[in-house]
Amino acid sequence: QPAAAAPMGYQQQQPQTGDMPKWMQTKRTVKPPVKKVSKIIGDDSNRTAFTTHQLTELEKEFHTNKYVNRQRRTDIAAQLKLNEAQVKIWFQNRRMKEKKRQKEREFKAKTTLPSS
Amino acid sequence: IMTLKSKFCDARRKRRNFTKAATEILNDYFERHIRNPYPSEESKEQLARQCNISVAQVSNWFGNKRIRYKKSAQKEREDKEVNDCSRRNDVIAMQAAAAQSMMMHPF
DNA sequence: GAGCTATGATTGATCGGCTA
DNA sequence: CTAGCCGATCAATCATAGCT
Repeated sequence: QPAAAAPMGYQQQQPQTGDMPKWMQTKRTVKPPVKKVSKIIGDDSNRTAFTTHQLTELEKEFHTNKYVNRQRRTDIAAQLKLNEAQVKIWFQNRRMKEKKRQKEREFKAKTTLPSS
Repeated sequence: IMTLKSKFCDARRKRRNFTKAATEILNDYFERHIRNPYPSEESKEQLARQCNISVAQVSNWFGNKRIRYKKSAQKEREDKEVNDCSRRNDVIAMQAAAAQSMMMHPF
């Protein structure tokens, strides 16, 4: 384990063209560089595809509480067979999603109405 | 495969391509800021108004653009690498042929 | 109308900054 | 100091648009 540098998921270097803007650099690798031929056995694909059931339950929980406390998170994770981190992130993303919708409405109202 | 998804989740995915004018505005901004194609929230709102699309759509556009532009550039580089390799191999093959020729016909 | 590429949208997960 | 949150972004993928 490269304990120190590289924030995990970051491409170590990009020995390519010198005048390439930083943003062109590969920022994240869905599968940490090391170990390349491990597909044959364990499909440790990073991005987990939640099942409809899991999403439905999470959505139900979200409707009840926008935030999850330690205990409930552990409970939900167990019920849906997900990591607590995944549950935490899901709620985080879900909140951002809702906020985005709300913000969208505000902007639309601000741009559409003042047409007089 | 698409059994459980589009059913109800994404009925909103009725995409409509942006107008030519809108795309031109976005591409223009992107090109003019190729060194750092990350418009501020304010710039996004301005672009959104100019293109008559939502801020979220502007964000989506830039997100997709950056990734695809980068991917395209990478592919171009590796293709070039393959071509160079092929060229080198051709040269090697030619040299080999020449050597062979020399072996067969010393003069 | 199939086949293919272009493109807008969605989303699990990551990054960096901030704070309780 | 640390874990959770926010805001922005990434990267892969979905589903459709549009051209051949």
